[in-house]
Amino acid sequence: MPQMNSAGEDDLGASDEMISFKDEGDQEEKIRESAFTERDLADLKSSLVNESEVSSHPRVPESHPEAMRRTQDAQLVYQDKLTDHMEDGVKHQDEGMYKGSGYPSYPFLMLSDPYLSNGSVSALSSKVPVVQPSHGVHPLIPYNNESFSHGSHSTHLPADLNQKQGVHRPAQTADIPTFYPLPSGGVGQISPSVGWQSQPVYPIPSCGFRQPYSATLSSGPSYSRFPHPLMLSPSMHTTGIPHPAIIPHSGNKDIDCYERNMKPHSEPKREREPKKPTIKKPLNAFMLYMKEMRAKVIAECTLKESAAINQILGRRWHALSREEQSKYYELARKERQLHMQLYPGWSARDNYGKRKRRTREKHQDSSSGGKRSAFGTYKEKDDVAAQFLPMEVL
DNA sequence: CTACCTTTGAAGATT
DNA sequence: AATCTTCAAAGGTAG
Repeated sequence: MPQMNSAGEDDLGASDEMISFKDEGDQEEKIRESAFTERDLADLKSSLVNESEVSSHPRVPESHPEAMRRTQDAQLVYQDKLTDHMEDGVKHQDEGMYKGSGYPSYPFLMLSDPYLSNGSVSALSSKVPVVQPSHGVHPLIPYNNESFSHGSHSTHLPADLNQKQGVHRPAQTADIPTFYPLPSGGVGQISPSVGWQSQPVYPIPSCGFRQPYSATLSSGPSYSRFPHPLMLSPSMHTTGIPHPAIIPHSGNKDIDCYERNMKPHSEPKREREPKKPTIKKPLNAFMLYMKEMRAKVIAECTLKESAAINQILGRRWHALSREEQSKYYELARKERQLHMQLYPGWSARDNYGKRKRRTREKHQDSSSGGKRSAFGTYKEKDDVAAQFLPMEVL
């Protein structure tokens, strides 16, 4: 179990996180209290790209008090975790701040309360097409309608979420193989629950269940790109439901998804291309956050452009309290853990080059100055945005 | 049709 | 060891 050891610190985004908190600095606390939407909207409307705090306000070094505070707090949060990561990375997840909030390991048993709580979805109800949190909602994330984007507490969910099942239990070989096309060698290590747990995490883009964004998406059971294996037709899981991280590789990432499995009726002409599937990277904390919050932001801002949404999300991310962020870091840690278990031999490098990246050039251009700036061709826009920034953002 | 944009974080690659 | 690069999501946009 590589990297389990360092997961604790690592999860808190030690390096980058600390840096990123810098730009927010003192205002963070204030910002956190207030609603972002108005300002976000205003910002975005004045300029699509006015969030360039990063570019115009280079990230402050880690000496910043806020960063230090976060780090220290984070350490507190994970202090007991750190003690036993070697043994069991998630053993204590139902403790401390995670108590109750639990990460419903979506699996068999926990097809997530989120869904069940709604009353309309049963974990074993195969009539539900595909029950997965829409974008937005990561099954591992405490499914709280109020979310915790604005400082609201969300840490208390039905106690039933105790997720011992989500814990890695190396010994079980069980039936995983029947559910996931797992790489040889890794199968035997994965417990069914683990497999399920990770399942929803890897969304299935545009698989036909997508629904328009709406504010309700985040509260109701969102059906869309996250098919829960259990929800699929009985025949499917036995044929080896691909892990959501596995994307058939044929060029179009959106179309390819798992539609062959999920939408047998559609795309009749599409030939089955026996190309080896792509196992995608596990989502990091911020990605998980984005998935959960995107729909909400879109609903609030009536924006759909992801680039703009992501800017807002990026700012909100910084404004999150440490506890709130910690949840996502923890989720991300679990994701990585699960991913490792499911795909022992997988490496991020495997996907290198799958995107044709011209961005590389841009990064090289901009990398000379700041840490990260992908504006590239949008430089003009960025410059314009810079005019709004000083007062708007700060 | 497809890369890009935009965000943060993780991890691989490079220096 | 430090720095750089790539890729995760996502949906509008531009070429």
